[in-house]
Amino acid sequence: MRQLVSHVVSNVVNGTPRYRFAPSPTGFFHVGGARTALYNWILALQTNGVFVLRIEDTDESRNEPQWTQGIIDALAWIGINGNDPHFEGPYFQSANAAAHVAAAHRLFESGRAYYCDLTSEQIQERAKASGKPGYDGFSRDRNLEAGPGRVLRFRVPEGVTVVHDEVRGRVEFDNATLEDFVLLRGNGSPIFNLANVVDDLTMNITHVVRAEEHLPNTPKQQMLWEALAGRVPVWAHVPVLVNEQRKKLSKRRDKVALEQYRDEGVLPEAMVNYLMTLGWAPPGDVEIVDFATIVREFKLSAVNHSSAFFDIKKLNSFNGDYIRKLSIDQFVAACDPWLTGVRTAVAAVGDPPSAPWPAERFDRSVFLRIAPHVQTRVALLSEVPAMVDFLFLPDAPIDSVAFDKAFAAQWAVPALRAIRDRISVGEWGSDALKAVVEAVGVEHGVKLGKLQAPLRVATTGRSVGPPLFESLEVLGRDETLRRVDAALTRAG
RNA sequence: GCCCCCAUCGUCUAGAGGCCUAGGACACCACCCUUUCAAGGUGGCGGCACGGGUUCGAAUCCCGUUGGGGGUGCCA
Repeated sequence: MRQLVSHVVSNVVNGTPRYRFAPSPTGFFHVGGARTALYNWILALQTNGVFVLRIEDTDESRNEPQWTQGIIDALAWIGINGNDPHFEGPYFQSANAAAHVAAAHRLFESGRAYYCDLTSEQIQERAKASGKPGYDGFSRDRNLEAGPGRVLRFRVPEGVTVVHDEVRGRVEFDNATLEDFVLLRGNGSPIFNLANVVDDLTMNITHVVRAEEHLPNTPKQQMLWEALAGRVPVWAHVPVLVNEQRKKLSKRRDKVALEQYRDEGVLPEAMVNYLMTLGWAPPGDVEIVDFATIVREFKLSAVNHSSAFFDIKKLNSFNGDYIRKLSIDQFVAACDPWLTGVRTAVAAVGDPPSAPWPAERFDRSVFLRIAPHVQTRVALLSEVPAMVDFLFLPDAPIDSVAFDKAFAAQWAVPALRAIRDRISVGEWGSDALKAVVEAVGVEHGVKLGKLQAPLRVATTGRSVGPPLFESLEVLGRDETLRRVDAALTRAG
């Protein structure tokens, strides 16, 4: 269901739309935050506007400075680069504290706000006694001056506050349901709603595009905009991302860290593309589209109204598609951190991925030969090492279950022995190897598909992997024979 | 409790009153291809939450119900 927004009040100052992304540095960078950032970034690119990054670091109890760098790195990873001319910031909310307080004082001077000396406990008691929840405006007309322990509250006027939202249309709030909210704490420090609005004003923000969870804050903020600046921004509240229980994605409960997906080998292009299909779809029957197409086609008014499940399976599928679209050189380069244990991408927060083999045994030219066969077999770059480890480990770790199964048949040992004898001489190459195994198969009455199993487990340790003969060609004759002999011994 | 938002296959979505016998993608199943596993190809399964209106005609507009979610802090 889509409601068309009847009209959009132009709020653009000096012709340049200014968007903003305002995360708080309280943990790893959230995929939901990434999507919100992307929306703002794309809109800024579309309109030749500005994307302002503001770190909302005023909750001292939860902030950790290291998360700020994490945010910047994560944004860079998804293509929101601090060096881009459309990017502005980062600004720190804490640096603007004086302005927040000054604005609050102006509100007090003009009579739009008043002080109150009630404690939280007293407010609760009054609410309980009256049967109405929340603050009842007890100090509205008591004309209290500022003082220790006294909070400054906004005097919410009578009437209704109408929010015009770019994705939702018109949303109406009865001011009677909005209590006189706090602007300044008892210790004089500003509260989020105030700081947020003052910062947006200071930074000349024209468009506030953020997650839906902020919609209930919006009437309060809009009143503040009106009281402080006489204008309101263009609002847009995009649906939240949820888990399979349909609950808002949470850092505690769900796998939401962008860094984690990056470390598993999700390509940033795939992540960006996938994130953008949550709540929106490119025109036509395709969803794998390049960023230029997204920038060209994205429209806030086309964003869905309902929350979207962040489906890792589909993300992986997108990633597989993106991996397969890479040229072989790009693929090899992308694999590098997982192969060498050396991080080459944007600064890491966690440990770099480590390869399962000793660094000195890794040979990029060997990997390059097998790479085309692994490229179609992985959805995540982190799956690559396990697929080629037999080439770089001194001995392939044998999967016993697979081994026993492969050698269970009567023909297994004699057939493998026959193969061993014939491949110890002659041409060494995948075609020749295949011809030998096929010939042995005919002699033993075993199809190639079955016959390759003992050979595969003997040489790679597993029953599945890249095409066998190509793998052996890369492994080399000496090593192949050595492993086959070891397996023959083991099989008794 | 109160306020707000939302409702198309299991999931993400297309859908702006007739193009809808509801389209695509992921997942799942089958088949084809095939040296395992993938990839690729073909096909299949599967949905307009419910009830009332409005209309010649409703997935689409209105109302209600139900269900989900978010918010309700001297957190952001």
